[in-house]
Amino acid sequence: MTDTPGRLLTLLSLLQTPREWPGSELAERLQVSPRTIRRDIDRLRELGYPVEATRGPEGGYRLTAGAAMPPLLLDDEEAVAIAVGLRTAAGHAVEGIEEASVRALAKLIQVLPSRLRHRVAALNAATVPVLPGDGPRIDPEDLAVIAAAVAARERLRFDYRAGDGAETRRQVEPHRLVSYGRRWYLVCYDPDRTDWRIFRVDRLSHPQRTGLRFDPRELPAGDAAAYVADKLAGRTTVHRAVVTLHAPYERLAARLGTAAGQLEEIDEHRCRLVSRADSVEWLGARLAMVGCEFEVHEPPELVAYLHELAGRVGRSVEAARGR
Amino acid sequence: MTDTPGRLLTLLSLLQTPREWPGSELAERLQVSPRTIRRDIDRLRELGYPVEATRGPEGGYRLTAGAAMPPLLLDDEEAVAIAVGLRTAAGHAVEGIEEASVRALAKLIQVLPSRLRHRVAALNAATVPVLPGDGPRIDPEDLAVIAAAVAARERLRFDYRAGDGAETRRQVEPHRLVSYGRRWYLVCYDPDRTDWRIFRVDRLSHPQRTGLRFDPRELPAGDAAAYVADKLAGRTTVHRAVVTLHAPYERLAARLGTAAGQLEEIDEHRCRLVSRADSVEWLGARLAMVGCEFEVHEPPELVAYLHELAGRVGRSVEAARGR
DNA sequence: TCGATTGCGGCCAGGATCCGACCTATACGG
DNA sequence: CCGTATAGGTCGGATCCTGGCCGCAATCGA
Repeated sequence: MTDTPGRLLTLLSLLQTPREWPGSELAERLQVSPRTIRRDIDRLRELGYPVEATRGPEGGYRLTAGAAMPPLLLDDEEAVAIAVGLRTAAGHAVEGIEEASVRALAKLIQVLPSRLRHRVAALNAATVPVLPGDGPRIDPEDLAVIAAAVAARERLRFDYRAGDGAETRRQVEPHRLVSYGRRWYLVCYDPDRTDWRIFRVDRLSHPQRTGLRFDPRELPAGDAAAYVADKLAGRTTVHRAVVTLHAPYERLAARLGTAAGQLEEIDEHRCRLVSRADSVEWLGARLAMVGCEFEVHEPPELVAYLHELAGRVGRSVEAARGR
Repeated sequence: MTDTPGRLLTLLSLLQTPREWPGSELAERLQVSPRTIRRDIDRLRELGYPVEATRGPEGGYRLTAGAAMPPLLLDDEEAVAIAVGLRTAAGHAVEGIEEASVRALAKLIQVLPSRLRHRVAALNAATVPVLPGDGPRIDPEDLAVIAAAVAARERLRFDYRAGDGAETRRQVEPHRLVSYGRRWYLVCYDPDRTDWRIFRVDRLSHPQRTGLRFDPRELPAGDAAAYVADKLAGRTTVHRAVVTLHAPYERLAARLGTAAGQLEEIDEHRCRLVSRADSVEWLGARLAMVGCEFEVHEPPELVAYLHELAGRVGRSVEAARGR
């Protein structure tokens, strides 16, 4: 069996392990002569993979960071870990990379062996929703299907539940998937209505690729993200919370991160936080988690929610405290 | 330039795109004849990558799910998304895959171009801690460094802050990284003390690979995870919460997931939940998030914490409610 | 300072392999 | 029914790959 390309792939995967491989060990492992290993290393370098070598005893080869990403060779467990990690990130765990997460997830799912797919699904079922009151959940798997259809330029079929509750079945030309204000939107051209439409992904179910290719038309507005922002301006309710937190600035900055909102120092014991989100539950949970005394100034909905939360939590311990 | 193995790698990356590639297009792109493309596809199939083909017009090749993971070819943004996703997962977002996440992260970081590394760091700084009171945070990057040292069989140097506050500088032979009870532990042999030691990763700072290789010795206890569990038995305080939740079983099951603990139905309006965690803050936050009325029976620490929480949240809205 | 170990690259010869060209079969859509 | 796509066979010639040999350079430890 003299399978050169296969050997190169194996070599690449071995070198990806964070350790050094002496040429002799690689030769034995791949059942070829050390000379061939040297030649293979040369080949990899010519292909642009930065293989570094240290000479002398205890020396060896390893793959280092270069200009471009080498192909990642993963074992089963690592692939599952990445899939699960992406599924959480594709929600709104980290702002700014939602779209890339979904693309990567689509790529991964396409080639993920089915036995691993089951493990991913099982692990995901066991995952705790991080925040309450987050509105209808979307399945990251659905997002991946949509992203794949966008990339493949295939028509997409799905059921849509409009704002007034009417259910319709649609078949559209998906153009782009946009994450905006903690929600996902699909920008697409609807051939039945002969016009561009924006669908909320959380109101869409059973997306299916049809296999029907289409020639992508040009979006009138140029950029899809701007298009969504423009169309939705004023239609989404955003809650703006203004809070005084009784804790030093450094502690809060470390605690909240930069995504929480604008944090300003009032004096050495207090800070003012302005935070925006689309649900008061989310705002409330964040505040309750900070762990210091605080005062809420706005909005009234948040005050009402926190009042209710305090009552609920207070009642939960009354019996145990013997009152 | 007739570089067969390189062409195969390129082909693999092209086929990973979620779209179909007609043989003629591939031939033109790779500067070979269509016949060679067919042969290459054959080769890939022999290597175990399931290339599927649809015949007829609009047909083409694409890579589907098979028995093994093919090498993943990622663009910059996708690589960053995966790194960020893994960093969160390597915390304790999902139980059961922490170790695999760290391994995958170590592998990724090793080959991640430096310009992307900066983006990952920047995004991570903006990440919001998901849960409060989680004790000292661990930098997933540190975990990756440790995992790399374990895989490379290199000695590891770090500063350690013992339970009594004493700071020491250590150099050890890292053996394995174990995740146990929502904490990370490093099992290693300490040559200075000539004995096996377990270090808590959250108390360890500035881990550095030394480049000094060592021959791994055999752990007396066989399995590292069992060793940690054995040594730590009784030393970690585990809080066991018993709670009655006033909501139907189905709603709670969907809300809590399976990892929350044992959930039993009392009647159609109430359930009993037994949940374990190492911090009452964590338990308390989870309960407050459920969004229904509940009663806490045990433990007293949790009752005290929730009482404090209710007071804090209640006080935060007093001014706003004009009382 | 010296020796051992490891990577680096050139050379050569034999043999396996790859490529392109040509052909036919088959499946799918219009 | 035709055009286009994949699928696969065969063949000859060019190419490339492998393994063995060599001397050289770098590095580490004794």
